[in-house]
Amino acid sequence: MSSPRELHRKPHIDTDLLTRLMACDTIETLTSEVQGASHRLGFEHWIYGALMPVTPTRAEEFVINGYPDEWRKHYLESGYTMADPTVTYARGHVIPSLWDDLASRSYRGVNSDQAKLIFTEARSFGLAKGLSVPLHGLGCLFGIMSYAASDPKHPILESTIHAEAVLLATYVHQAASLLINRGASEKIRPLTPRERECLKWAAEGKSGWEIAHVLKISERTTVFHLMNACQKLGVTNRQQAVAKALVLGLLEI
Amino acid sequence: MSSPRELHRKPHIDTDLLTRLMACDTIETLTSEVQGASHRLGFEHWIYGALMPVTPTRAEEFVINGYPDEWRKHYLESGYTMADPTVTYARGHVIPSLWDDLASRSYRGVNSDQAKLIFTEARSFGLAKGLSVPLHGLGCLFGIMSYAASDPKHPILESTIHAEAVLLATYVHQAASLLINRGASEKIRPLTPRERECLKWAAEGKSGWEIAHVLKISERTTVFHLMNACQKLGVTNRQQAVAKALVLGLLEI
DNA sequence: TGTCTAGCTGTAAGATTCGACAGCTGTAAA
DNA sequence: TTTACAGCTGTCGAATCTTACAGCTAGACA
Repeated sequence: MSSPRELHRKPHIDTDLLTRLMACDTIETLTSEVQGASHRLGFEHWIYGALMPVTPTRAEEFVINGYPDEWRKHYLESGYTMADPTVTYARGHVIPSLWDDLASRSYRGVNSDQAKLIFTEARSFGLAKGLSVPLHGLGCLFGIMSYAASDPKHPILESTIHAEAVLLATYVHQAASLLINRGASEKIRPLTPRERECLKWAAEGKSGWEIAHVLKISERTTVFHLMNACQKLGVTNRQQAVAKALVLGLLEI
Repeated sequence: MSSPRELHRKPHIDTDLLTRLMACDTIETLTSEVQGASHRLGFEHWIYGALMPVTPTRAEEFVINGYPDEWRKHYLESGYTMADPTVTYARGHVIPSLWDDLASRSYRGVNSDQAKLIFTEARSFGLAKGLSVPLHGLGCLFGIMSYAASDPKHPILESTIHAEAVLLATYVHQAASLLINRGASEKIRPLTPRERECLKWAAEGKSGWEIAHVLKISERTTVFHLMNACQKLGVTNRQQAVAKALVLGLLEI
Protein backbone atom coordinates (compact mmCIF):
# COMPACT_ATOMS: atom_id res chain seq x y z
CA MET A 1 0.00 0.00 0.00
CA SER A 2 1.21 3.51 -0.75
CA SER A 3 1.81 6.02 2.01
CA PRO A 4 -0.69 8.77 1.41
CA ARG A 5 0.67 10.94 4.19
CA GLU A 6 3.81 11.59 2.23
CA LEU A 7 2.11 12.25 -1.05
CA HIS A 8 -0.45 14.81 -0.07
CA ARG A 9 -0.63 18.49 -0.77
CA LYS A 10 -3.22 20.93 0.51
CA PRO A 11 -6.41 20.43 -1.52
CA HIS A 12 -8.15 23.24 -3.37
CA ILE A 13 -11.53 21.97 -2.28
CA ASP A 14 -11.91 21.59 1.47
CA THR A 15 -14.57 21.58 4.14
CA ASP A 16 -14.15 25.30 4.75
CA LEU A 17 -15.34 25.87 1.22
CA LEU A 18 -18.23 23.49 1.83
CA THR A 19 -19.26 25.48 4.89
CA ARG A 20 -19.17 28.71 2.89
CA LEU A 21 -21.17 27.22 0.04
CA MET A 22 -23.83 25.82 2.37
CA ALA A 23 -24.18 29.21 4.02
CA CYS A 24 -25.12 30.89 0.73
CA ASP A 25 -28.74 31.99 0.78
CA THR A 26 -28.88 33.79 -2.55
CA ILE A 27 -28.00 32.88 -6.10
CA GLU A 28 -25.53 35.76 -6.20
CA THR A 29 -23.47 34.70 -3.19
CA LEU A 30 -23.44 31.07 -4.33
CA THR A 31 -22.35 32.10 -7.82
CA SER A 32 -19.56 34.20 -6.37
CA GLU A 33 -18.24 31.39 -4.16
CA VAL A 34 -18.33 28.85 -6.97
CA GLN A 35 -16.57 31.31 -9.25
CA GLY A 36 -13.71 31.57 -6.77
CA ALA A 37 -13.44 27.81 -6.29
CA SER A 38 -13.48 27.12 -10.03
CA HIS A 39 -10.73 29.67 -10.55
CA ARG A 40 -8.58 27.95 -7.98
CA LEU A 41 -8.91 24.76 -10.05
CA GLY A 42 -7.76 26.63 -13.12
CA PHE A 43 -11.14 27.02 -14.78
CA GLU A 44 -12.24 30.49 -15.87
CA HIS A 45 -15.69 29.26 -16.81
CA TRP A 46 -18.29 26.99 -15.25
CA ILE A 47 -21.99 26.30 -15.23
CA TYR A 48 -24.29 24.37 -12.93
CA GLY A 49 -27.73 23.21 -14.02
CA ALA A 50 -30.36 20.96 -12.50
CA LEU A 51 -33.72 19.72 -13.72
CA MET A 52 -36.25 19.66 -10.88
CA PRO A 53 -39.55 17.81 -11.34
CA VAL A 54 -42.64 19.92 -10.71
CA THR A 55 -45.14 17.28 -11.81
CA PRO A 56 -44.47 13.65 -12.65
CA THR A 57 -43.82 14.54 -16.29
CA ARG A 58 -42.73 18.16 -16.22
CA ALA A 59 -39.63 19.76 -14.79
CA GLU A 60 -38.06 23.16 -14.54
CA GLU A 61 -34.44 24.20 -14.90
CA PHE A 62 -32.28 25.79 -12.26
CA VAL A 63 -29.08 27.25 -13.62
CA ILE A 64 -26.25 29.29 -12.18
CA ASN A 65 -23.14 29.98 -14.19
CA GLY A 66 -19.88 31.76 -14.67
CA TYR A 67 -19.91 31.54 -18.47
CA PRO A 68 -19.26 34.49 -20.77
CA ASP A 69 -22.56 36.32 -21.18
CA GLU A 70 -22.25 36.34 -24.98
CA TRP A 71 -21.79 32.57 -25.15
CA ARG A 72 -24.66 31.92 -22.78
CA LYS A 73 -26.88 34.25 -24.80
CA HIS A 74 -25.94 32.62 -28.09
CA TYR A 75 -26.43 29.17 -26.56
CA LEU A 76 -29.95 29.94 -25.34
CA GLU A 77 -31.00 31.74 -28.51
CA SER A 78 -29.83 28.78 -30.58
CA GLY A 79 -31.79 26.36 -28.40
CA TYR A 80 -28.68 24.27 -27.79
CA THR A 81 -29.83 22.80 -24.46
CA MET A 82 -31.49 19.74 -25.95
CA ALA A 83 -28.69 19.13 -28.46
CA ASP A 84 -25.85 19.75 -26.02
CA PRO A 85 -23.88 16.48 -25.67
CA THR A 86 -22.86 17.35 -22.12
CA VAL A 87 -26.53 17.53 -21.12
CA THR A 88 -27.56 14.29 -22.78
CA TYR A 89 -24.47 12.61 -21.38
CA ALA A 90 -25.19 13.78 -17.84
CA ARG A 91 -28.70 12.35 -17.96
CA GLY A 92 -27.52 8.77 -18.22
CA HIS A 93 -24.05 8.69 -16.70
CA VAL A 94 -22.34 9.36 -13.39
CA ILE A 95 -18.67 9.63 -14.29
CA PRO A 96 -17.21 12.94 -15.44
CA SER A 97 -16.20 13.30 -19.05
CA LEU A 98 -13.95 15.60 -21.04
CA TRP A 99 -15.65 17.55 -23.79
CA ASP A 100 -13.12 16.14 -26.22
CA ASP A 101 -14.43 12.64 -25.51
CA LEU A 102 -18.06 13.73 -25.81
CA ALA A 103 -17.45 15.40 -29.16
CA SER A 104 -16.18 12.23 -30.74
CA ARG A 105 -19.10 9.98 -29.88
CA SER A 106 -22.83 10.61 -29.89
CA TYR A 107 -25.28 9.60 -27.19
CA ARG A 108 -28.96 8.76 -27.53
CA GLY A 109 -29.05 9.56 -31.19
CA VAL A 110 -27.98 13.17 -30.76
CA ASN A 111 -26.74 14.67 -33.99
CA SER A 112 -22.99 14.29 -33.88
CA ASP A 113 -22.42 17.16 -36.32
CA GLN A 114 -24.37 19.60 -34.20
CA ALA A 115 -22.51 18.37 -31.13
CA LYS A 116 -19.19 19.19 -32.75
CA LEU A 117 -20.56 22.57 -33.84
CA ILE A 118 -21.48 23.45 -30.25
CA PHE A 119 -18.00 22.59 -28.97
CA THR A 120 -16.34 24.49 -31.82
CA GLU A 121 -18.44 27.55 -31.15
CA ALA A 122 -17.78 27.28 -27.41
CA ARG A 123 -14.07 27.30 -28.12
CA SER A 124 -14.44 30.54 -30.06
CA PHE A 125 -15.94 32.07 -26.92
CA GLY A 126 -12.95 31.07 -24.82
CA LEU A 127 -14.11 27.64 -23.64
CA ALA A 128 -11.29 25.60 -25.08
CA LYS A 129 -11.04 22.58 -22.81
CA GLY A 130 -13.97 21.40 -20.76
CA LEU A 131 -15.03 18.83 -18.22
CA SER A 132 -18.62 17.90 -17.43
CA VAL A 133 -19.66 16.24 -14.19
CA PRO A 134 -23.08 14.53 -14.12
CA LEU A 135 -25.05 14.99 -10.91
CA HIS A 136 -27.94 12.95 -9.54
CA GLY A 137 -29.92 12.73 -6.36
CA LEU A 138 -31.59 15.25 -4.03
CA GLY A 139 -34.84 14.89 -5.90
CA CYS A 140 -33.62 16.29 -9.19
CA LEU A 141 -34.03 14.45 -12.46
CA PHE A 142 -30.39 15.05 -13.17
CA GLY A 143 -27.90 17.86 -12.95
CA ILE A 144 -24.63 18.85 -14.48
CA MET A 145 -21.61 20.88 -13.53
CA SER A 146 -19.37 21.84 -16.39
CA TYR A 147 -15.97 23.49 -16.15
CA ALA A 148 -14.07 25.13 -18.99
CA ALA A 149 -10.59 26.53 -19.35
CA SER A 150 -9.35 28.91 -22.03
CA ASP A 151 -6.04 27.06 -22.02
CA PRO A 152 -6.45 24.02 -24.30
CA LYS A 153 -3.54 22.42 -22.43
CA HIS A 154 -5.14 22.56 -18.98
CA PRO A 155 -3.88 19.35 -17.32
CA ILE A 156 -7.29 18.15 -16.15
CA LEU A 157 -6.65 14.44 -16.36
CA GLU A 158 -2.98 14.63 -15.50
CA SER A 159 -3.69 16.09 -12.08
CA THR A 160 -5.98 15.61 -9.12
CA ILE A 161 -7.92 18.64 -10.38
CA HIS A 162 -10.08 16.14 -12.18
CA ALA A 163 -11.10 14.59 -8.88
CA GLU A 164 -11.40 17.91 -7.12
CA ALA A 165 -13.73 19.19 -9.80
CA VAL A 166 -16.03 16.25 -9.07
CA LEU A 167 -15.94 16.97 -5.35
CA LEU A 168 -16.71 20.65 -5.93
CA ALA A 169 -19.59 19.64 -8.19
CA THR A 170 -21.21 17.62 -5.41
CA TYR A 171 -20.77 20.55 -3.02
CA VAL A 172 -22.46 22.89 -5.48
CA HIS A 173 -25.23 20.38 -6.07
CA GLN A 174 -25.98 20.13 -2.37
CA ALA A 175 -25.81 23.89 -1.86
CA ALA A 176 -28.03 24.59 -4.87
CA SER A 177 -30.49 21.99 -3.63
CA LEU A 178 -30.81 23.89 -0.36
CA LEU A 179 -31.40 27.12 -2.28
CA ILE A 180 -34.03 25.56 -4.53
CA ASN A 181 -35.90 23.89 -1.69
CA ARG A 182 -35.84 27.13 0.27
CA GLY A 183 -37.87 28.69 -2.51
CA ALA A 184 -40.18 25.70 -2.81
CA SER A 185 -43.67 27.08 -2.53
CA GLU A 186 -45.76 23.94 -2.39
CA LYS A 187 -45.76 22.37 1.03
CA ILE A 188 -47.40 18.99 1.26
CA ARG A 189 -48.79 17.77 4.54
CA PRO A 190 -46.94 14.56 5.40
CA LEU A 191 -48.76 11.32 4.70
CA THR A 192 -49.74 9.08 7.59
CA PRO A 193 -48.23 5.57 7.72
CA ARG A 194 -51.54 4.06 6.67
CA GLU A 195 -51.83 6.40 3.72
CA ARG A 196 -48.31 5.48 2.62
CA GLU A 197 -49.07 1.78 2.96
CA CYS A 198 -52.20 2.07 0.87
CA LEU A 199 -50.38 4.12 -1.77
CA LYS A 200 -47.56 1.57 -1.91
CA TRP A 201 -49.94 -1.27 -2.57
CA ALA A 202 -51.82 0.84 -5.10
CA ALA A 203 -48.50 1.45 -6.86
CA GLU A 204 -48.05 -2.34 -6.90
CA GLY A 205 -51.25 -2.62 -8.89
CA LYS A 206 -53.52 -3.77 -6.09
CA SER A 207 -57.20 -2.85 -6.12
CA GLY A 208 -58.96 -1.33 -3.13
CA TRP A 209 -60.41 -4.71 -2.20
CA GLU A 210 -56.97 -6.38 -2.37
CA ILE A 211 -55.31 -3.67 -0.29
CA ALA A 212 -58.06 -4.08 2.28
CA HIS A 213 -57.28 -7.79 2.59
CA VAL A 214 -53.53 -7.25 2.77
CA LEU A 215 -53.87 -4.65 5.52
CA LYS A 216 -56.77 -6.51 7.15
CA ILE A 217 -59.10 -3.55 7.11
CA SER A 218 -62.34 -2.93 5.26
CA GLU A 219 -62.33 -1.86 1.64
CA ARG A 220 -64.08 1.32 2.68
CA THR A 221 -61.12 2.22 4.86
CA THR A 222 -58.58 1.83 2.09
CA VAL A 223 -60.75 4.09 -0.04
CA PHE A 224 -60.79 6.53 2.86
CA HIS A 225 -57.00 6.55 3.24
CA LEU A 226 -56.36 6.82 -0.48
CA MET A 227 -58.85 9.68 -0.71
CA ASN A 228 -57.06 11.50 2.09
CA ALA A 229 -53.73 10.90 0.37
CA CYS A 230 -55.16 12.35 -2.85
CA GLN A 231 -56.31 15.45 -0.99
CA LYS A 232 -52.98 15.96 0.75
CA LEU A 233 -51.14 15.57 -2.54
CA GLY A 234 -53.60 17.85 -4.28
CA VAL A 235 -54.36 15.38 -7.03
CA THR A 236 -57.51 14.11 -8.71
CA ASN A 237 -57.09 10.33 -8.75
CA ARG A 238 -54.99 7.40 -7.60
CA GLN A 239 -52.81 7.29 -10.69
CA GLN A 240 -51.69 10.85 -10.08
CA ALA A 241 -51.32 10.21 -6.35
CA VAL A 242 -49.04 7.25 -6.99
CA ALA A 243 -47.05 9.21 -9.57
CA LYS A 244 -46.65 12.29 -7.40
CA ALA A 245 -45.80 10.34 -4.27
CA LEU A 246 -43.14 8.48 -6.25
CA VAL A 247 -41.44 11.53 -7.74
CA LEU A 248 -41.56 13.33 -4.40
CA GLY A 249 -39.92 10.32 -2.77
CA LEU A 250 -42.81 9.86 -0.36
CA LEU A 251 -43.01 6.09 -0.88
CA GLU A 252 -39.61 5.27 0.53
CA ILE A 253 -38.73 1.68 0.09
CA MET B 1 -5.99 32.47 -10.74
CA SER B 2 -3.65 29.73 -9.57
CA SER B 3 -1.46 27.87 -12.01
CA PRO B 4 -2.62 24.29 -11.84
CA ARG B 5 0.11 23.05 -14.12
CA GLU B 6 2.72 23.69 -11.48
CA LEU B 7 0.75 22.20 -8.64
CA HIS B 8 -0.19 18.86 -10.04
CA ARG B 9 1.07 15.41 -9.22
CA LYS B 10 0.10 12.18 -10.91
CA PRO B 11 -3.36 11.18 -9.68
CA HIS B 12 -4.09 7.80 -8.11
CA ILE B 13 -7.36 7.57 -10.01
CA ASP B 14 -7.02 7.93 -13.76
CA THR B 15 -8.78 6.96 -16.96
CA ASP B 16 -6.70 3.81 -17.27
CA LEU B 17 -8.28 2.62 -14.06
CA LEU B 18 -11.69 3.56 -15.41
CA THR B 19 -11.06 1.49 -18.51
CA ARG B 20 -10.04 -1.50 -16.40
CA LEU B 21 -13.07 -1.14 -14.14
CA MET B 22 -15.49 -0.89 -17.05
CA ALA B 23 -13.98 -4.02 -18.57
CA CYS B 24 -14.82 -6.10 -15.49
CA ASP B 25 -17.50 -8.63 -16.29
CA THR B 26 -17.63 -10.50 -13.00
CA ILE B 27 -18.03 -9.47 -9.40
CA GLU B 28 -14.66 -11.03 -8.61
CA THR B 29 -12.63 -9.05 -11.13
CA LEU B 30 -14.40 -5.81 -10.20
CA THR B 31 -13.77 -6.46 -6.50
CA SER B 32 -10.12 -7.10 -7.20
CA GLU B 33 -9.66 -3.88 -9.20
CA VAL B 34 -11.44 -1.76 -6.59
CA GLN B 35 -9.36 -3.36 -3.87
CA GLY B 36 -6.19 -2.24 -5.62
CA ALA B 37 -7.43 1.28 -6.23
CA SER B 38 -8.60 1.69 -2.62
CA HIS B 39 -5.21 0.54 -1.40
CA ARG B 40 -3.49 3.15 -3.52
CA LEU B 41 -5.60 5.77 -1.74
CA GLY B 42 -4.45 4.41 1.62
CA PHE B 43 -7.62 2.54 2.51
CA GLU B 44 -7.37 -1.11 3.51
CA HIS B 45 -11.14 -1.54 3.60
CA TRP B 46 -14.01 -0.49 1.38
CA ILE B 47 -17.57 -1.43 0.51
CA TYR B 48 -19.89 -0.55 -2.33
CA GLY B 49 -23.63 -1.01 -2.08
CA ALA B 50 -26.56 0.00 -4.26
CA LEU B 51 -30.30 -0.39 -3.86
CA MET B 52 -31.92 -1.23 -7.18
CA PRO B 53 -35.72 -0.96 -7.53
CA VAL B 54 -37.40 -4.15 -8.70
CA THR B 55 -40.93 -2.87 -8.28
CA PRO B 56 -42.07 0.68 -7.47
CA THR B 57 -41.88 -0.01 -3.75
CA ARG B 58 -39.40 -2.84 -3.41
CA ALA B 59 -35.68 -2.92 -4.10
CA GLU B 60 -32.82 -5.34 -3.86
CA GLU B 61 -29.29 -4.79 -2.65
CA PHE B 62 -26.16 -5.18 -4.68
CA VAL B 63 -23.02 -5.21 -2.57
CA ILE B 64 -19.34 -5.79 -3.26
CA ASN B 65 -16.78 -5.21 -0.57
CA GLY B 66 -13.29 -5.43 0.71
CA TYR B 67 -14.24 -5.46 4.38
CA PRO B 68 -12.91 -7.97 6.91
CA ASP B 69 -15.12 -11.04 6.67
CA GLU B 70 -15.68 -11.13 10.44
CA TRP B 71 -16.93 -7.54 10.53
CA ARG B 72 -19.19 -8.04 7.53
CA LYS B 73 -20.59 -11.20 9.14
CA HIS B 74 -21.22 -9.51 12.48
CA TYR B 75 -22.77 -6.50 10.70
CA LEU B 76 -25.25 -8.63 8.76
CA GLU B 77 -26.11 -10.87 11.71
CA SER B 78 -26.81 -7.81 13.84
CA GLY B 79 -29.05 -6.33 11.17
CA TYR B 80 -27.09 -3.09 11.16
CA THR B 81 -27.98 -2.07 7.60
CA MET B 82 -31.06 -0.09 8.54
CA ALA B 83 -29.42 1.53 11.56
CA ASP B 84 -26.12 2.30 9.84
CA PRO B 85 -25.71 6.10 9.79
CA THR B 86 -23.65 5.94 6.60
CA VAL B 87 -26.56 4.27 4.82
CA THR B 88 -29.24 6.67 6.05
CA TYR B 89 -26.92 9.58 5.28
CA ALA B 90 -26.27 8.41 1.74
CA ARG B 91 -29.96 8.18 1.00
CA GLY B 92 -30.51 11.92 1.35
CA HIS B 93 -27.17 13.54 0.63
CA VAL B 94 -24.67 13.81 -2.20
CA ILE B 95 -21.54 15.09 -0.49
CA PRO B 96 -19.10 12.65 1.12
CA SER B 97 -18.85 12.58 4.87
CA LEU B 98 -16.34 11.37 7.42
CA TRP B 99 -17.61 8.73 9.82
CA ASP B 100 -16.53 10.96 12.69
CA ASP B 101 -19.00 13.60 11.53
CA LEU B 102 -21.79 11.06 11.07
CA ALA B 103 -21.29 9.64 14.55
CA SER B 104 -21.87 12.98 16.23
CA ARG B 105 -25.18 13.80 14.60
CA SER B 106 -28.19 11.63 13.83
CA TYR B 107 -30.17 11.63 10.62
CA ARG B 108 -33.85 10.85 10.12
CA GLY B 109 -34.38 9.89 13.71
CA VAL B 110 -31.83 7.10 13.66
CA ASN B 111 -30.82 6.09 17.14
CA SER B 112 -27.66 8.00 17.85
CA ASP B 113 -26.51 5.54 20.49
CA GLN B 114 -26.71 2.62 18.12
CA ALA B 115 -24.92 4.69 15.49
CA LYS B 116 -22.01 5.26 17.85
CA LEU B 117 -22.01 1.56 18.77
CA ILE B 118 -21.66 0.58 15.12
CA PHE B 119 -18.68 2.89 14.60
CA THR B 120 -17.07 1.74 17.82
CA GLU B 121 -17.46 -1.90 16.86
CA ALA B 122 -16.17 -1.18 13.36
CA ARG B 123 -13.04 0.34 14.88
CA SER B 124 -12.44 -2.84 16.83
CA PHE B 125 -12.40 -4.70 13.51
CA GLY B 126 -9.73 -2.40 12.09
CA LEU B 127 -11.95 0.25 10.51
CA ALA B 128 -10.65 3.24 12.44
CA LYS B 129 -11.23 6.19 10.15
CA GLY B 130 -13.84 6.12 7.43
CA LEU B 131 -15.28 8.11 4.60
CA SER B 132 -18.66 7.47 2.98
CA VAL B 133 -19.56 8.69 -0.48
CA PRO B 134 -23.28 8.80 -1.39
CA LEU B 135 -24.10 7.71 -4.93
CA HIS B 136 -27.18 8.40 -7.01
CA GLY B 137 -28.33 7.92 -10.55
CA LEU B 138 -28.20 5.04 -13.06
CA GLY B 139 -31.62 3.91 -11.97
CA CYS B 140 -30.69 2.99 -8.44
CA LEU B 141 -32.53 4.34 -5.42
CA PHE B 142 -29.25 5.30 -3.90
CA GLY B 143 -25.83 3.83 -3.44
CA ILE B 144 -22.88 4.22 -1.17
CA MET B 145 -19.15 3.71 -1.34
CA SER B 146 -17.41 3.65 2.01
CA TYR B 147 -13.68 3.62 2.61
CA ALA B 148 -11.94 2.79 5.87
CA ALA B 149 -8.37 2.98 7.07
CA SER B 150 -6.88 1.22 10.07
CA ASP B 151 -4.76 4.30 10.69
CA PRO B 152 -6.89 6.76 12.68
CA LYS B 153 -4.63 9.54 11.42
CA HIS B 154 -5.18 8.92 7.72
CA PRO B 155 -5.09 12.44 6.20
CA ILE B 156 -8.33 12.13 4.25
CA LEU B 157 -9.40 15.74 4.42
CA GLU B 158 -5.90 17.17 4.41
CA SER B 159 -5.15 15.73 0.98
CA THR B 160 -6.70 15.34 -2.42
CA ILE B 161 -7.38 11.72 -1.48
CA HIS B 162 -10.76 12.94 -0.33
CA ALA B 163 -11.57 14.09 -3.85
CA GLU B 164 -10.03 11.05 -5.46
CA ALA B 165 -12.13 8.77 -3.30
CA VAL B 166 -15.23 10.50 -4.68
CA LEU B 167 -14.03 10.06 -8.23
CA LEU B 168 -13.27 6.39 -7.66
CA ALA B 169 -16.73 5.97 -6.14
CA THR B 170 -18.39 7.24 -9.31
CA TYR B 171 -16.23 4.89 -11.39
CA VAL B 172 -17.26 1.94 -9.26
CA HIS B 173 -20.89 3.01 -9.41
CA GLN B 174 -20.83 3.11 -13.19
CA ALA B 175 -18.96 -0.20 -13.47
CA ALA B 176 -21.29 -1.91 -11.00
CA SER B 177 -24.29 -0.55 -12.87
CA LEU B 178 -23.04 -2.24 -16.03
CA LEU B 179 -22.59 -5.51 -14.13
CA ILE B 180 -26.06 -5.32 -12.62
CA ASN B 181 -27.79 -4.46 -15.87
CA ARG B 182 -25.92 -7.25 -17.61
CA GLY B 183 -27.65 -9.67 -15.26
CA ALA B 184 -31.00 -7.95 -15.57
CA SER B 185 -33.44 -10.64 -16.54
CA GLU B 186 -36.56 -8.64 -17.23
CA LYS B 187 -36.46 -7.02 -20.63
CA ILE B 188 -39.30 -4.65 -21.35
CA ARG B 189 -40.35 -3.97 -24.90
CA PRO B 190 -39.96 -0.24 -25.52
CA LEU B 191 -43.12 1.83 -25.39
CA THR B 192 -44.36 3.54 -28.54
CA PRO B 193 -44.58 7.37 -28.54
CA ARG B 194 -48.36 7.21 -28.26
CA GLU B 195 -48.18 4.84 -25.31
CA ARG B 196 -45.76 7.17 -23.55
CA GLU B 197 -48.00 10.15 -24.24
CA CYS B 198 -51.03 8.39 -22.84
CA LEU B 199 -49.08 7.25 -19.78
CA LYS B 200 -47.78 10.76 -19.17
CA TRP B 201 -51.26 12.22 -19.16
CA ALA B 202 -52.49 9.36 -16.99
CA ALA B 203 -49.69 10.21 -14.54
CA GLU B 204 -50.98 13.79 -14.59
CA GLY B 205 -54.31 12.52 -13.34
CA LYS B 206 -56.23 12.65 -16.60
CA SER B 207 -59.02 10.17 -17.32
CA GLY B 208 -59.24 8.21 -20.53
CA TRP B 209 -61.83 10.63 -21.88
CA GLU B 210 -59.63 13.64 -21.07
CA ILE B 211 -56.53 12.10 -22.63
CA ALA B 212 -58.57 11.36 -25.75
CA HIS B 213 -59.51 15.04 -26.05
CA VAL B 214 -55.96 16.26 -25.41
CA LEU B 215 -54.52 13.92 -28.04
CA LYS B 216 -57.55 14.37 -30.34
CA ILE B 217 -58.24 10.68 -30.62
CA SER B 218 -61.17 8.57 -29.46
CA GLU B 219 -61.44 7.45 -25.88
CA ARG B 220 -61.31 3.87 -27.11
CA THR B 221 -57.89 4.51 -28.59
CA THR B 222 -56.42 5.86 -25.36
CA VAL B 223 -57.74 2.76 -23.63
CA PHE B 224 -56.10 0.70 -26.34
CA HIS B 225 -52.71 2.38 -25.93
CA LEU B 226 -52.81 2.22 -22.15
CA MET B 227 -53.76 -1.43 -22.30
CA ASN B 228 -50.81 -2.14 -24.58
CA ALA B 229 -48.54 -0.21 -22.24
CA CYS B 230 -49.81 -2.29 -19.32
CA GLN B 231 -49.06 -5.49 -21.23
CA LYS B 232 -45.56 -4.38 -22.20
CA LEU B 233 -44.83 -3.39 -18.61
CA GLY B 234 -46.34 -6.60 -17.33
CA VAL B 235 -48.68 -4.86 -14.92
CA THR B 236 -52.33 -5.22 -13.99
CA ASN B 237 -53.65 -1.66 -14.07
CA ARG B 238 -52.90 1.98 -14.89
CA GLN B 239 -51.69 2.86 -11.41
CA GLN B 240 -49.01 0.23 -11.60
CA ALA B 241 -48.19 1.14 -15.19
CA VAL B 242 -47.63 4.77 -14.23
CA ALA B 243 -45.59 3.76 -11.20
CA LYS B 244 -43.42 1.27 -13.08
CA ALA B 245 -42.88 3.56 -16.04
CA LEU B 246 -41.78 6.30 -13.66
CA VAL B 247 -39.28 4.23 -11.69
CA LEU B 248 -37.88 2.72 -14.88
CA GLY B 249 -37.42 6.22 -16.29
CA LEU B 250 -39.63 5.47 -19.27
CA LEU B 251 -41.56 8.74 -19.04
CA GLU B 252 -38.65 10.99 -19.79
CA ILE B 253 -39.49 14.59 -19.29
C1' DT C 1 -63.13 18.82 29.40
C1' DG C 2 -62.94 20.00 24.85
C1' DT C 3 -60.33 19.79 20.56
C1' DC C 4 -57.45 17.63 17.38
C1' DT C 5 -55.79 13.77 14.80
C1' DA C 6 -55.25 8.92 13.12
C1' DG C 7 -57.67 5.24 12.15
C1' DC C 8 -61.75 2.96 11.21
C1' DT C 9 -66.60 1.71 8.98
C1' DG C 10 -71.08 1.92 6.39
C1' DT C 11 -74.41 2.95 1.96
C1' DA C 12 -75.19 4.45 -2.62
C1' DA C 13 -75.02 6.66 -7.17
C1' DG C 14 -72.32 7.84 -10.93
C1' DA C 15 -67.87 7.96 -13.37
C1' DT C 16 -64.09 5.36 -14.92
C1' DT C 17 -61.48 1.44 -16.03
C1' DC C 18 -60.87 -3.42 -17.43
C1' DG C 19 -61.14 -7.22 -20.62
C1' DA C 20 -62.68 -9.62 -24.47
C1' DC C 21 -65.24 -9.35 -28.63
C1' DA C 22 -64.05 -7.54 -33.76
C1' DG C 23 -61.91 -4.68 -37.57
C1' DC C 24 -59.90 -0.45 -40.08
C1' DT C 25 -55.44 2.28 -42.45
C1' DG C 26 -50.71 3.21 -43.66
C1' DT C 27 -45.77 2.36 -43.63
C1' DA C 28 -41.69 -0.35 -43.83
C1' DA C 29 -39.09 -4.30 -44.00
C1' DA C 30 -38.54 -9.17 -45.97
C1' DT D 1 -46.54 -9.55 -52.10
C1' DT D 2 -46.66 -10.94 -47.67
C1' DT D 3 -45.67 -9.87 -42.98
C1' DA D 4 -45.29 -6.93 -39.11
C1' DC D 5 -46.37 -3.16 -36.47
C1' DA D 6 -48.08 1.50 -35.07
C1' DG D 7 -52.07 3.78 -34.81
C1' DC D 8 -56.82 3.92 -34.84
C1' DT D 9 -62.05 2.71 -33.71
C1' DG D 10 -66.26 0.31 -32.14
C1' DT D 11 -69.61 -2.34 -28.37
C1' DC D 12 -70.70 -4.29 -23.95
C1' DG D 13 -70.75 -6.25 -19.29
C1' DA D 14 -68.23 -6.51 -15.13
C1' DA D 15 -65.00 -4.64 -11.99
C1' DT D 16 -63.18 -0.73 -9.87
C1' DC D 17 -62.78 3.94 -8.49
C1' DT D 18 -64.66 8.52 -7.03
C1' DT D 19 -67.44 11.21 -4.16
C1' DA D 20 -71.28 12.27 -1.74
C1' DC D 21 -73.83 11.19 2.66
C1' DA D 22 -73.05 9.83 8.02
C1' DG D 23 -70.66 8.16 12.40
C1' DC D 24 -67.47 5.32 15.54
C1' DT D 25 -62.92 4.71 18.99
C1' DA D 26 -58.61 5.98 21.07
C1' DG D 27 -54.78 8.77 22.26
C1' DA D 28 -52.43 13.41 22.57
C1' DC D 29 -52.63 17.91 24.14
C1' DA D 30 -54.03 22.44 26.31
